[in-house]
Formats: sequence, C-alpha cells, structure tokens
Amino acid sequence: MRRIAHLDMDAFFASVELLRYPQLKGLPVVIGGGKRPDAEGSIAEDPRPDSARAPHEWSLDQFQRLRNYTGRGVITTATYEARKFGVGSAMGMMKAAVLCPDAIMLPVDHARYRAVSQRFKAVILDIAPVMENRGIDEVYIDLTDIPGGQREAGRVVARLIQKEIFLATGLTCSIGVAPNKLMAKLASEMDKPNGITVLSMADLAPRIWPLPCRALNGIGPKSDAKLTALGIHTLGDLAACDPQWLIGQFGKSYGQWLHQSAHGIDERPVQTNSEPVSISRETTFERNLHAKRDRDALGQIFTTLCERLADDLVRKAVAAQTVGIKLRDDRFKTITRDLSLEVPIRHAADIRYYAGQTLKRAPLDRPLRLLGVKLGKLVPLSALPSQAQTSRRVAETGDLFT
DNA sequence: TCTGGGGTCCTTTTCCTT
DNA sequence: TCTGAAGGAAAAGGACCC
Repeated sequence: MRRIAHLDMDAFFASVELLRYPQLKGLPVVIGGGKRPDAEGSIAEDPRPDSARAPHEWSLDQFQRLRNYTGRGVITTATYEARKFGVGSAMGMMKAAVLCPDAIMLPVDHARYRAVSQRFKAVILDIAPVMENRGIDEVYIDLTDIPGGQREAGRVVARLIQKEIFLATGLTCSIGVAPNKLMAKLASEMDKPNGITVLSMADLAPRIWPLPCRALNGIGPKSDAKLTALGIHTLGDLAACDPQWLIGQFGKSYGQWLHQSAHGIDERPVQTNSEPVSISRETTFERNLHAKRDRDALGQIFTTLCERLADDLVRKAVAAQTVGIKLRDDRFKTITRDLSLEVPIRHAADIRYYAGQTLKRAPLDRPLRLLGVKLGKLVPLSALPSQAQTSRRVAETGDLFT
C-alpha cells in the first residue's frame, strides 16, 4: 500500500519571524514589500538590526509601521492578527496600509527562510530519505518502504517527523498521509496548525467530495470561475461529470486530469531530484520607466539582471540554450520574447547581447513597470563537449537600452 | 486602483520545411 | 512559380503554484 505524506510548515515565514522577534506575538505583522523608497526617494535599507546583534531586544518603536510604506510591493504573509483587518497575501502593501496602518512591516528575509528550510528538510531526510521538494516550506515524502512507515497507516512516522522538526527548529507543521500525492496534499490542509490527517480511498466521498473545486491543487481562479459558471461547485459535482463532457469543455489533457483528480486518482511518484528547467531574474521598478527617456537607467538594470543570471549559472553549474526577456507595461500587460541559440551561453556579456537582440522585437512605446531576463534549456556543464565552446561575445553592438 | 519574484507546465500561434 | 497540406520546432501567452 502506497503511503504518501504531504508536509506543510505552518505559516512558515511569519513563524520564523516570530521566533526571531517574540515581542511581536499577538500583534498585526505583515511580511512583504521589497523596495521602500524613503522620504528622500532613495531606497531604505532593512530598518532592523543585523543578525549579529540580539534582534529580539528591539523595542516595538524600532519596527517600521505599514503606514510609512510607499513602494509597490505586495504582502507575502500576514499574521492572523493582521488578517482581522482584511489584510491578506498578494494584497498591495499600499492598500494594506490603509486597512491596517499600525501593522508592523517586515521585509522578506529569504536567506533566513532558506536556512531554516534546509534544517527542517535535513530532519525529514534523516527519517525518510524519499522526499520531494515543493518549494521552501512544503515537501512530499514516500513512507511506503521506510521502517514503521505502515504503522497506524503512517501516523506514527508523521508524529515522529513533527516532533523532530519542532525540536530542531521550534516550528510546527501539518502533515497529510494518503495513498497518493493529490490526496495527501488535501489531507495536510484539513487540520492546521500542527495536525496530522490520514486519508484512505474510502474517505473520498465523505471528506473530499464536499470540498470546493478550488481546494484542488491545480484548479486556480480561472478554472474555478469556469467550473462555477457550469454549475460545478464541489469536487463531488466534478466527480459526477461525464469525462468526455469535461474533455469537451476543458481540452483533452486538463479535462482528463480534472476527472481523475476528482476521483482521487494520482499515480505521480515522489520525485527525489529535479534539475532546474529555467532560471530568471526580474524586477519591478520604483516608478515606470520609458525606453527612450530612461534609457540609461533601464540599460543599467538590464545589465545587472544579466550579471545576476550569470552568477546563478555558475552556482548551478549549467549553461543556457535559450534567452528571453519579459516586459510589463503601465497597463500591467506582459509580453515575452525568446530566442534559441546554437551554442549554450554562460557569460553575462553573452546573456546581455542576446537578450538585447530579443528586445528589438518587443514594442517599447509604453512606459514599463517591469523588466525580466530568463534563461531556458539548461545544460549541465558536465554534459557539454569537452572543448566547451560556449560563446563569449563582447557586447559591442548597441541595443535599444544601450 | 492596485497588483513581487521565482518557477513549472500546457496550449495556441507562428514560422519554416517538405 | 504558385498553392496548399502537414508536421515540427520555436515563440508567445497564460494558468497555476509557493
């Protein structure tokens, strides 16, 4: 019997921050933002003390309040106390500042969350080596073949993992155990925080079918709206639909997937290692920039993105065989342009050159709010021919931002 | 009015070749 | 040389997730 667990850290970013700043417990705290221009228009640095000092000794007055926010970021996480004001994930910080001006605002500290993430994942790997990464705060674990993995249908090992993670990090997590990934993911949502839920196929009708379609990982706002318009509100409604009719409505691949998922069918294995498919860097400007008027600023940002990507390539020991750009204009309309290369590239100057070429195919008549550069078809350096002739071109020719 | 940054995967469109 | 079909690859866009 396959036993798959899905583990989800409880309010991960906020919990990590509350461990660091216990004095914020019980207060509305919002994590997010990014660049925060100060009164003089320059970018304010993280107002908090560096980690070498004892950060929890800071008084509440030393934290920045949301009402001081003037940038264009969004909220990544809000504590329960902040949510009471109607503040929530993905909401613009400016809007949140109106709803809850006294909320404490913390910038996202990815480096710290990554470090904690590595710690809790190391704990899991010690107990159950077949683990799949699903981002910074989630994993799938295959309990089928680990010693004791079948005891109490997986509950025993789940309890052990919870306990060890708490001892190592001080954080709680919620775990769902089921015959496959799809049901395990749904199960982990059912008892939060710090819960364990075990589901079998017999639980499909009583526990999964009453859920709204949106609860399924893979049904987003667009598909949900379409399902609702068709009179399908719950997973039970979906399960009752004729598969051929679903395929007619949603296409072969997605229609089939909807039908199978609603019946709790999911054969995907727990994938222990995955090579990155693409890497990208993008940035939203503090104010909209014009291709001509702000040419220098854009050119500088463009170059910086390419340099960061070149660093990323070194770190992952890969070269890239496609280059692309992404532009978002003042209407929030996004366009992309891509280019396939004959020879994989790895140097910032090459990335800059070829990205500059794709840029020439993009309309640049509107003010821009975002610029991104993306590399795809990644090839491990070890897989390149020994005389690896990755192109090294000096960016001598001008493009529109140069 | 506001809407981050990194990803994956899929569908549709476009372009090229036969 | 023109026209059209067919198929594949590349490009573009979009949905979704954390």
